[in-house]
Amino acid sequence: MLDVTSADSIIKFANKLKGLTLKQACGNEIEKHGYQGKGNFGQILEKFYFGYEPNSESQPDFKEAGIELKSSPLKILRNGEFRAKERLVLNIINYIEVYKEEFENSSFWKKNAHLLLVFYLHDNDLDLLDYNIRLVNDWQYPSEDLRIIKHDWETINKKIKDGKAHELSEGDTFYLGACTKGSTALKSFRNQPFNEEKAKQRAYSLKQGYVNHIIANISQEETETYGKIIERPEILDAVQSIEEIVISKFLPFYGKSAKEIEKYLGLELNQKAKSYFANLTNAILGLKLGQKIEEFEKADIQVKTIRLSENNLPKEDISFPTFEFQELIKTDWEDSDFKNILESKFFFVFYQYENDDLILKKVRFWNMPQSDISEAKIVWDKMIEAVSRGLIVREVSDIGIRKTYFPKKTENRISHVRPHARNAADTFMLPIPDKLTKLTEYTKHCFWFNASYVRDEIFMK
DNA sequence: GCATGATCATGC
DNA sequence: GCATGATCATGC
Repeated sequence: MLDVTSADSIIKFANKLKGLTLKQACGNEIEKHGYQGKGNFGQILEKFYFGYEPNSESQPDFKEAGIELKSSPLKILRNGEFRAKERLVLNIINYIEVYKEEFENSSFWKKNAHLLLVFYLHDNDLDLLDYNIRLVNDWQYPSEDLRIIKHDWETINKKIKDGKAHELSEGDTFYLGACTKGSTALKSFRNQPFNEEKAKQRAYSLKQGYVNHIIANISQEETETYGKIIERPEILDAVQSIEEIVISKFLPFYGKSAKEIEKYLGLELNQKAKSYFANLTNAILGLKLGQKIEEFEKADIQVKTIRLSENNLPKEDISFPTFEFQELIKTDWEDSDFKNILESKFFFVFYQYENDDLILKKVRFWNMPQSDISEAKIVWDKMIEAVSRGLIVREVSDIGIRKTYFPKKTENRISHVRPHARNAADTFMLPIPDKLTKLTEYTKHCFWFNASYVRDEIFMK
């Protein structure tokens, strides 16, 4: 039987969920309690399987055992591996109170030090009562992760103390993020202690990449494909943050050409490979060829290698993954892929042409200021507007090249929309046909960062 | 020389 | 076969 005061008992009881759906695990219970199709997966699990009322207390769900129950959706890759469908959202950040806390006695740590995780396979076509529960495990943070999480928590707290709660962004931190919670509506704005300006409600969350790491750990997948930057986590305690450690590894190579760096590191990389610069970056960080950077993967960091012309302008604009027109217009800004990208942490590696050599100029961790995110949202808004009105093609030239209504580079300081496809025939369906051409599908496009924005706001600053 | 449309190359 | 990161080509 379930003993709610014992961690072992709770975990054992939870483990029986594996392979079942909510309906199978507690079908009669759900009917008995008059389930109305309301509530989310987690609430139903708490109420009908574990038999307690969901609360929003500062205590963990099972307070005697110190365990916080969390459920979260999985997606499945083509190769059958599981990945997190989204970040794991934890408790709401109470701006008015947290600035008084120390990490060790914080509301975050009191509630989330020991998690019990229930991962279910999400499926758009199914009712949530029919989602299959695939992974169940408890989770406590390894000490090297905890050092980074504590540092993240302090980064968030510092921003609140500085009266900048309204400028918080997920990209500020590595594993523990401050993600928006609730709608953008006025009611989800909160007071902050050191500034009159209201701030969006946010919650602590574990980044999607970090949740992937938990999943890989639970399902005991091999970790050889990952290499750590930080071999001795205890140095994080002292003076250096992970950012400082990473940058210190690059500093000796500033002003050196890619070829010189390669030589110094005793490497013979294939210079024609598209992954040449990515390989060089990883080698500078001390990784073996083909390894992924564990800390960067956990932190969802987007690594971008930029080649600058001699006038400091990147040779190319920066592309992002293509979007599907149909998905684009049915996704809210808050849940959109583009907002997710804009709130990420980036790691830029700048090389610059000097004659025919590419010289390492500098590296930079960066994330977009909130004011710029608002400015880039205008591009997203215009795109939604165009696609949902069927305003795609503006003009077709004699030789068949089309001009579109999509947001151009000249219209916005930060971002624009351009094709990103195999060729013009590589398309996605349109939600409604194009007014001019009657086309029902159109060349794949994506959002791009303007090269001039990268120069002015990321390289030069 | 830049803006915009179009496409390539690699790896999974 | 396709996503992703990167690059090419044309016209103004």
